[in-house]
Amino acid sequence: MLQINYIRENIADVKKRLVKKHFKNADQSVDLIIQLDEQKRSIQKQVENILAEENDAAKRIGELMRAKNIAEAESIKVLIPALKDSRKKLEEELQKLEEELYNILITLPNLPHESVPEGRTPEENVNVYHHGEIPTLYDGAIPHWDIAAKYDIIDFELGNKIAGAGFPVYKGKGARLQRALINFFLDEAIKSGYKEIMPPIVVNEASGFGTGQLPDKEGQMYHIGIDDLYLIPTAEVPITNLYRDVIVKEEELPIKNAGYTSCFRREAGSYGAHVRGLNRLHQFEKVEIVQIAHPDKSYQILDEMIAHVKGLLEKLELPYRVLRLCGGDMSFASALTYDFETYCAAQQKWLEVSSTSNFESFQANRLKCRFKNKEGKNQLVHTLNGSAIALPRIVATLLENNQTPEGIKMPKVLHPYLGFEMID
RNA sequence: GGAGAGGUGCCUGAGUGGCCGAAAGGGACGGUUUGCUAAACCGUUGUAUUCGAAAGGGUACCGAGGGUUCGAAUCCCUCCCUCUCCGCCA
Repeated sequence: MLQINYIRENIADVKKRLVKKHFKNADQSVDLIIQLDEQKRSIQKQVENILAEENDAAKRIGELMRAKNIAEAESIKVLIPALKDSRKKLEEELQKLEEELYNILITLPNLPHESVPEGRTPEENVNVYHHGEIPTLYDGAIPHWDIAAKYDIIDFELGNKIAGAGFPVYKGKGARLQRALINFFLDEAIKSGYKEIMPPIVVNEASGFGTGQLPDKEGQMYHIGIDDLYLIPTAEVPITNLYRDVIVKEEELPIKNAGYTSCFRREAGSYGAHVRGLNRLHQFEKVEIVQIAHPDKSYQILDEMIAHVKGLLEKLELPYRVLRLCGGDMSFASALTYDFETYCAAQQKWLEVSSTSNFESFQANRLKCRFKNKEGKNQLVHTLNGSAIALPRIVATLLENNQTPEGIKMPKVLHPYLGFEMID
């Protein structure tokens, strides 16, 4: 959520940046916010003045009662109903204004960083880095869903039977590969200074709100109605919410946490070839890195997180590229996002395996996560997170790119984790 | 699932109608003392919002929301949450 103070003082800038993010009606929304905010503050002032009078009267009555001066106390008492009456009316109006203001305010997305490219669609994302060669496969190379069946390592049919589409069953070396990747990613995160967190994989509504999934993406999360809990779509939600309503010490920043969790996404509206095999699932495994940062340092930290993810992909020997997302393709809460895509050689497609973002103070404002700055004032922190990394598309790429007539070769770095070198 | 207890500031914990934004202790921070450490002593120590150049002032907040009252942390109602015991279970 954007801070009203910032909007008030930077009207033109806010409008311009909302337009860059392709937010509809940026002009009207901001104008309305400013107008509602002015009305609200004016009425609030009136209400508070009346309250001050009432408080003062009550105090005097108390003093008079103690002095047994009943008559004078009573004479003040009769003045109060009129004050109360006019206050009640103003308060109703105030409440309406506050609600209206809030309802518009939470629909505003975060403002894009100045380095965010103009653009509306994924095609307009800017390729900022690439690494590795696109492999040439032998004749008879097949997509990963066929490989999965051939070696009996991932069973989509069985998943259908016991849960539904998008919930695959990993078997044998397929399951061991999952475990190996999780451990590898966690160990690498720890080496980079992250503290490992194992959070709950369900969260309450307040947490969903804190990181921006609610109310915006209500339909994208699985909801457990009987207990009113949500299955997490990413570990970002519980791990960032650890700091909800917390005032951290400035010298503790940056706070670096990482965690592995299963992630659950309803993916309502997805269908067709995009969802074939591991390309898009309802449940998948992911290691997430999360940082709580000083506002002055957050972009430097974003770069550090980018470097961490690059390192992972390079150790896995995967060809990848890094995209800076354009204004129209960024998520609601993000100020700057880099997507990582690996090249999946049999499908001949780039697949997103990580998304790493700086949310600046957008989430922090919802979370009320602050630190006491040098002037002794509480100031919102910046929050950042990145996938490091989500497993399914990494597995898809490994299977497709490393296939040989003899079997699937595993990258060296995973050998100690796997206990084998080849899926055959 | 059954029964009970409770939600107060960074923590413990007092507070049953006005003098309570809130005792006391602890912690933290600053100072005095000290060769250093410790101890002792003194002081400071909530958030939000608004007015103000500042000093300072107003308003709200004792789980949430309503109500009674001139006045509510305190009384009443509703909801939420936590804890303990019993049962069941990993």
